[in-house]
Amino acid sequence: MGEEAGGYDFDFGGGGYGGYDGRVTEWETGLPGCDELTPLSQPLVPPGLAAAFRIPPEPGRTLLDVHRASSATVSRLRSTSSSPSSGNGNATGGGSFPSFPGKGAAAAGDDSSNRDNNSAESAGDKSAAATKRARLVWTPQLHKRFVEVVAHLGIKSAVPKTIMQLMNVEGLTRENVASHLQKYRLYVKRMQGLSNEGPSASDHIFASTPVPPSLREPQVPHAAAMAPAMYHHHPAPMGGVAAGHGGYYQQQHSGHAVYNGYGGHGGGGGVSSYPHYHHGDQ
DNA sequence: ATTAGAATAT
DNA sequence: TATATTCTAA
Repeated sequence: MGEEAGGYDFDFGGGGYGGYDGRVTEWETGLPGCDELTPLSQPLVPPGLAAAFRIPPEPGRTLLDVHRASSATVSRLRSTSSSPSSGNGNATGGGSFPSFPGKGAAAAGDDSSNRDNNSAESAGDKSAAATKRARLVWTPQLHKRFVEVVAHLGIKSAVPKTIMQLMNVEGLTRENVASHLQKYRLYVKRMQGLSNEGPSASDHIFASTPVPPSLREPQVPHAAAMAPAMYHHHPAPMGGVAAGHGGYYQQQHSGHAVYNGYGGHGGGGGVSSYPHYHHGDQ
């Protein structure tokens, strides 16, 4: 099923990058297409109907909420059924959540990551005693995910915490994202100056994923398009996808509907990616 | 109290 | 250079 439908589709399989890793097409036959699926962020009972039956309206769920919920589920699963010694099935498909030190070489297609985690730390250990984390390495896969999220958030709301949550990569911290974001913004700015193509060689990682059009400029609205604003205003509180980017409330017909990382992608489930870390010193 | 963002440190 | 950490202001 074509996930990369429009321009930027969240390819949140996380694993889909390489192409087909362990994808069993038989499992997919007869399943609805991605664009026929209703996003999780959308209430099952339409608001009108809900009102008619006095059903308390479901609180608006943003993509963010959905992701939070799924993370919660995953971590609950992890703590409940954690069978540490036996190693977690770190399947090729990537749908695995090896606990922390899961260094099991991540396999092919999925983006893999490893962290060096010095002291053995079980998943539930909250007494993190200032153990220094290994340096995160921004792989192209990780960066791609980052860019997708930033693009979908729009410049306004693309702030570290939100980005981090949406990326939903285990072990990724807000600081990691903040630092990367700082550099990325610089990169984007530097490149608009040189409107001509030409990611310089130094920009390894940033050049690995093209900067989405929505981020390329402050997206200054056309004066012409803006002028008649006094006539109608859009009552749409959050409905539509604003010009360049914007709402993550997805309209079914408008492009991407599948946001959750679960779908039947061969790749990893929503949470299956781990950042790469770099063995450090100290 | 939190956290975004710039500045600075490694 | 890439990422982390610190600092200041929202």
